[in-house]
Amino acid sequence: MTNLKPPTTRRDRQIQRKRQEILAAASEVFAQKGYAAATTKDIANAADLGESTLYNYFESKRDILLAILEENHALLDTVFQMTQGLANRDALIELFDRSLEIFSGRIPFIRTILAEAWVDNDVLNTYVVTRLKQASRLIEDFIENQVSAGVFRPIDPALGSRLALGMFFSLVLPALRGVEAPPSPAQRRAWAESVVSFLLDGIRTR
Amino acid sequence: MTNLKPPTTRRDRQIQRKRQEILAAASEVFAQKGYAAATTKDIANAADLGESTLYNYFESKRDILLAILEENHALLDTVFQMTQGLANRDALIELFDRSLEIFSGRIPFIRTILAEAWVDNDVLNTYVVTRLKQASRLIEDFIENQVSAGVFRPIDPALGSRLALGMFFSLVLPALRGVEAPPSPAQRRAWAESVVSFLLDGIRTR
Amino acid sequence: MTNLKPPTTRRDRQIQRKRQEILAAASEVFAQKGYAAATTKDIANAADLGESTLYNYFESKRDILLAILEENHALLDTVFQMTQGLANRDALIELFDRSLEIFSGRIPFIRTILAEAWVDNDVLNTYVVTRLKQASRLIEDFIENQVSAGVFRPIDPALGSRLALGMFFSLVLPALRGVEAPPSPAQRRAWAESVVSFLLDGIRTR
Amino acid sequence: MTNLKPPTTRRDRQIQRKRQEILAAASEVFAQKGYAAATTKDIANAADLGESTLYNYFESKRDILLAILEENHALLDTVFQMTQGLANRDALIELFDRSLEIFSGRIPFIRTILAEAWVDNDVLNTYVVTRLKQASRLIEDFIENQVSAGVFRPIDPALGSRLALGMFFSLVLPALRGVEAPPSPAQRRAWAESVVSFLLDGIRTR
DNA sequence: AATGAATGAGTTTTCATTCAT
DNA sequence: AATGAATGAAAACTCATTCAT
Repeated sequence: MTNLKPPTTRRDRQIQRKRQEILAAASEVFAQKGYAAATTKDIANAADLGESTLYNYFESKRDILLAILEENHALLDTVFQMTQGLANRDALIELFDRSLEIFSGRIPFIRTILAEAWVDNDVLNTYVVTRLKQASRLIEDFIENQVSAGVFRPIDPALGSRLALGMFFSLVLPALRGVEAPPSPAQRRAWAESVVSFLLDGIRTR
Repeated sequence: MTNLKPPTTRRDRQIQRKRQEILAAASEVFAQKGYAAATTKDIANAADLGESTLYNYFESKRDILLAILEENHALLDTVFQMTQGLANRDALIELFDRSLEIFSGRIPFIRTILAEAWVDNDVLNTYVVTRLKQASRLIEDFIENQVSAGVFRPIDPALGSRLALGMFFSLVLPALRGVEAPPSPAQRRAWAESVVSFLLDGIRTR
Repeated sequence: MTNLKPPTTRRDRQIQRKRQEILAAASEVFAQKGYAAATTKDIANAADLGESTLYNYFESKRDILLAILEENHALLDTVFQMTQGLANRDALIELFDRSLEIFSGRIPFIRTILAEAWVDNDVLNTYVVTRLKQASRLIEDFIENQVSAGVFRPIDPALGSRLALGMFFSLVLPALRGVEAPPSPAQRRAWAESVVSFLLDGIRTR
Repeated sequence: MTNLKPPTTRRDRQIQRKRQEILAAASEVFAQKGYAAATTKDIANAADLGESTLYNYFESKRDILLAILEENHALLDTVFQMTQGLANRDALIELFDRSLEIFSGRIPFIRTILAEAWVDNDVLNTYVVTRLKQASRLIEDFIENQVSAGVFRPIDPALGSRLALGMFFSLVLPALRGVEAPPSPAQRRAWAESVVSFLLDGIRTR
C-alpha cells in the first residue's frame, strides 16, 4: 500500500548484477596476470566498460580484489556446513568429491585468492589459513575418532590431515593453474575413491 | 711456477659475487611482494645499492628474475642426479628427506619461482613443469616396478606420483610461504618416514 | 532530414584537433632543440598539457616525430601535383615561387624533418630523398627538353638539377634555420625571377 | 745544455695526440648519431678507451664537441688566406675546387658542426655564420668588381653570392651526409668548372 | 549511470660524471 | 694515465584515480 520497498530495490539489484559482472571479469584478469600486473584498463576491457565506470561500483582496484575474496569466502562456507559427520569411508569420498567440484567451479576466483595469499599475509590469514584450519580440524577429528576406534594406526592427526590436503591440492592445482581441464564429475568421483583408498589402505598388497 | 690463470679473473669473480648478492636481495624482495609489485627501488635498497647500479649488473628488472630462475634450475639438478635408483623403502625416505632439505635451503628463490610460474606460462613450463615431470617420472617408474613385482597393488602410476608430490608439497609449502619455520633435520627425517609409511601402508590397522 | 553522419564523429574530430595541437607544439620544440635533445616535458609544456596526457594521443615520443613527418609528407605532394608541365620560363618561376611559399609556411615542420634526416637514414630516405628525387626528375626532364630543343647548351641534366636545388635551398635555409624572416610574397617573386634569370642567362653581360 | 724544454714536452705531445684520437672518434660518433643522441659510452668505444678515461682529456661531453668545433674553425682559415684575389674565372674555379677538397677531407667534423649549428645559436653564429660571411664577402666583392668592370650584368651581389654558396653546398652535401662518396680530385675539378660556367654563362645557348 | 579526458605520483631505465685504485 | 664501479639526476613512460559532462 505504502511506498515501503523491499530492502533491495530493482536498482539495487541492477547494481549488484553489474558488480558481479565486474568481479567475474576482474577475477579472470587477476587469474591470468596476477593482481599487481593487472591494470584497471585490463579489467575494464574484460568487463566491456569504460575504465572510469569501474569507480562507480568499486572504490579502488584493491577494493575489487577484496570483493572477490569476500564473495568466495562466503561461498566456501557451504562445504563445511555440509560436512558435519565424516563418519565413514563414503563420507570421506563424498567430501573429496564435493570439494573438487566446488574448486572446479570457481577456478579464476580461487586462483586469484591463492596468488594474492602468496604475497599478502592479511589475505593469507583471513581467507586461506582460516579455511584450511577448518578443513584440517574436520579431518583431524575424523582421524582421532578412527584411531580411538582402533580402525587407524596411532598416527599424528595433524600430519595425516596435512598430507590429505596435499593430495587434494595435487589434484586441483593443475586445473586451477590452467594447464589441465577441470575434472569431469566422473573423474572427480574416481579421484575421490582412489585417494581415500590410498589414504586408508596404502598402496602395498596385503 | 706456471703463469696459468684460471678462466675467471679476480674481476670476473668480483662481478659474479656482486651479482649473487643482488640476486639474493632480489629474491627476498620478490618472495615478499611478488615480482610485479616489487620495484627496482626495493631491490636496490635490499641490496644496499643505488638503483642505477643494478643496471651495471643486469639489463633489466626482468633479467634479474630470469637470473634467479636460471640459477636455481641448475641447482635443482643435484636432486635428480642423486636419485638414480629409488629401489626400496629406504631410498624413498632418502629422496623425500633430501628434497625437503633442498627446498628448505632455497626458500626465497623457490617462493619467487612458484609465484611467477603462477602467472607466466613460459616460466611455468621452463622451470616448473619440466622439473615436476622429472620427479614424476622417477616416482612412476618406482611404482611400476613395485606393481610388477607384486609389492604394490595395481594402481595408476601417474596418479600415485601426483599424490605423492602433493604430500611432499603439503610439507614444504608452509615454510616456503613463511608461516612455518623450515623443518629441522630431525623433523625432515621424521616426515620422510611418516610419508613413506602412509604411502606404502596406509593408515588403517591391519 | 537524414540521420547520415559523416565518417568522423565529433569526438574523432576533437581528438584529431588535439593531435594537431600537440604536433604543432612538438615541431616547435623539435625545431628549436632537435628531436634527441627535446624532452617530453618540453613538448608537454609547449602544448600546455601534462606530460602523461601526451600518451593519450601518441604512443611514444618517437611516434610524435613520425606523425610530424607523415603529415608533411602528404602535404608536400601538392607541390608536385601542381607542377606537371614546367614548359617555359614562367612555369619555372612559378615553381620556384610556389615552393618557396610552401617551405615558408611549414618552417618548424621542415626544420624538424631536415634535422632528423641528418642523423637517421630511414627518415632521410623515406621523407627527403624520395622528395628530392621527384623534384630533381622534374628539373632534369625540363633540362633535357630544352637541350633537345636547342635552347640550352648540352649540359648534364643531373648536375643542372642539383645546382638548381642548391640555389633554392640557399634561399629558404636561413628562414628555416630561424636567422631570417620568411620571405614576403614580393620577396619570393623577386627571388624566383632572379634565380631563373641567373640559371638561364648567367650573370655575364652579353 | 740546461733543462730548458720546448713549450711542448713529450708528455704534452702525447696528451695532444690522445686528444686528437678522441676527437676523431667522437666526431665519427657525433656525425652518425648527432651530439644529443651520442653517449659518452659510444665515444669511449669508438676511441677504444674506458668511459672515465675521456674525462682525463676533456671536462665534459660538451667540451669534446667544442674542441671539435674549435679545431676545424682554425683549419678553415686556410681557405680564406689562400683566396685573396679571386680576380678571374680561373681563380673562381680554383676556389671552388679547393673548398670542395677541404670539405671532402673533414666530413665527420663538418657534419657534426652543421648538425649542432642547426639547433644551437651560439654554434651557428660562432662557427658557421662567421665563416659564411667571410666567404660571402669574398664572392660579393668579386661580383661588384665584375659589375663595375661591365663584365657582369648589374645584379645584387648578396643574392649572387648566396646562390653561388647554394650551388657549392648542393655538391658537398650528399657526401657530408654519407649518401655519396666524397668527390675524386677529377670530379671536383669538373664540378668547379661546370659551376663557374653555369654561373657566368648561364645554360642557354647564345 | 557512463565515460572521455587529464594527470600526479611513481616506475623502469639511461647516462654523464665522480672517485678510489 | 687508465678505468671499473657507483650513482644522482633526469628521461620516457605507466597507471590508478578524478572530474566534468
